[in-house]
Amino acid sequence: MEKLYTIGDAAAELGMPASTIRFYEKNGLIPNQRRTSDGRRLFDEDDLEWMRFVERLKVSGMPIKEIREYIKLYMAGDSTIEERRCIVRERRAAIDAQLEELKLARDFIEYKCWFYDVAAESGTCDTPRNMPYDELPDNIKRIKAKCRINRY
Amino acid sequence: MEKLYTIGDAAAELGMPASTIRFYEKNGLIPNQRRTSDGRRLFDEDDLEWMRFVERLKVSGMPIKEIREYIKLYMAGDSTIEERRCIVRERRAAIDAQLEELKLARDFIEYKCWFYDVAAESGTCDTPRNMPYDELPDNIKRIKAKCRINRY
DNA sequence: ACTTGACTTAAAGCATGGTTTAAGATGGAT
DNA sequence: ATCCATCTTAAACCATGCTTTAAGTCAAGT
Repeated sequence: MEKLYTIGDAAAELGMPASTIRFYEKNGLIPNQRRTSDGRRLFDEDDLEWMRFVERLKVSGMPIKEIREYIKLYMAGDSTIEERRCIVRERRAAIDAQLEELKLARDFIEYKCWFYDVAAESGTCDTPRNMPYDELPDNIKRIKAKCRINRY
Repeated sequence: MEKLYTIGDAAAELGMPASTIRFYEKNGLIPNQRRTSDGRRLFDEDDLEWMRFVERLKVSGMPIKEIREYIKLYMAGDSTIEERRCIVRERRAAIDAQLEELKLARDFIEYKCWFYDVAAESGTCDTPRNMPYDELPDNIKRIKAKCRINRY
């Protein structure tokens, strides 16, 4: 009753090329991979869920090496719970740091968007560049202070 | 009166190795780089501000090639305002997409943190795995629904 | 029987973003 | 005077994360 996927199906399902899935398996990112009798890979729903998890870890900036390490711990069973707990907590902290950095970058770019809106309207970058502080929109005041933007 | 920095000072100020700054300059990421008479690089506050801007662009995922392209437009003057406006808007959209992705990853990891907290306390992953839906904490309910988490 | 398409492998290739090396110039301190 | 730190360059090197290639297997359809 369990639905099974070939590598092509899985690739379509996950939105990644089949070559990437092979690469992941070769690098130990997929535990207990099943095969047909003639050697073709088979994926079930749990495998797909696992790979979505791996994608999250990658988005969080975790290198493949460490993901493999995590998987080894996972396969070793309940004796490695503490280690895995430690890893996911570190990952959470890493994501939080990334989020902070990205929000700052967003503010910076938001300022640039404003800058070029004003520049486009007046035809020159001098207009936003020389605009007196108290004529700035509130969000731009805030950003300029926070991001140490002076000249540009 | 203007404070000037050697490459070493600039590197310390920006928190990156001098080799990276050289690499950036070689790749056209620093406009109008000054030199001493004997060929050493000199940086002023504006240069540092510019490089902080470049760092933001990099954090936002912008490849070096495109940053260089932007700088060329910048150096071409006011006639390229529209193009630059377009670029920063695209960058803002890219950051927003990244933020969404990262928040989703954070939720996922948050679930794992909860999972291993419970597993650690009871000594086995079966406890969080088999916990009935209505015994889950509210934030975990929400995450499990949003992230399509089933087995793990 | 034969073609087609989807799969298999190992190995090589590639894009990105730096980092390191080697050889040399310069300037200030002892 | 010479030593040391700091700078210069071009070129080689490296790590990461895939992607492509080449050669082959297999099952199903015509």
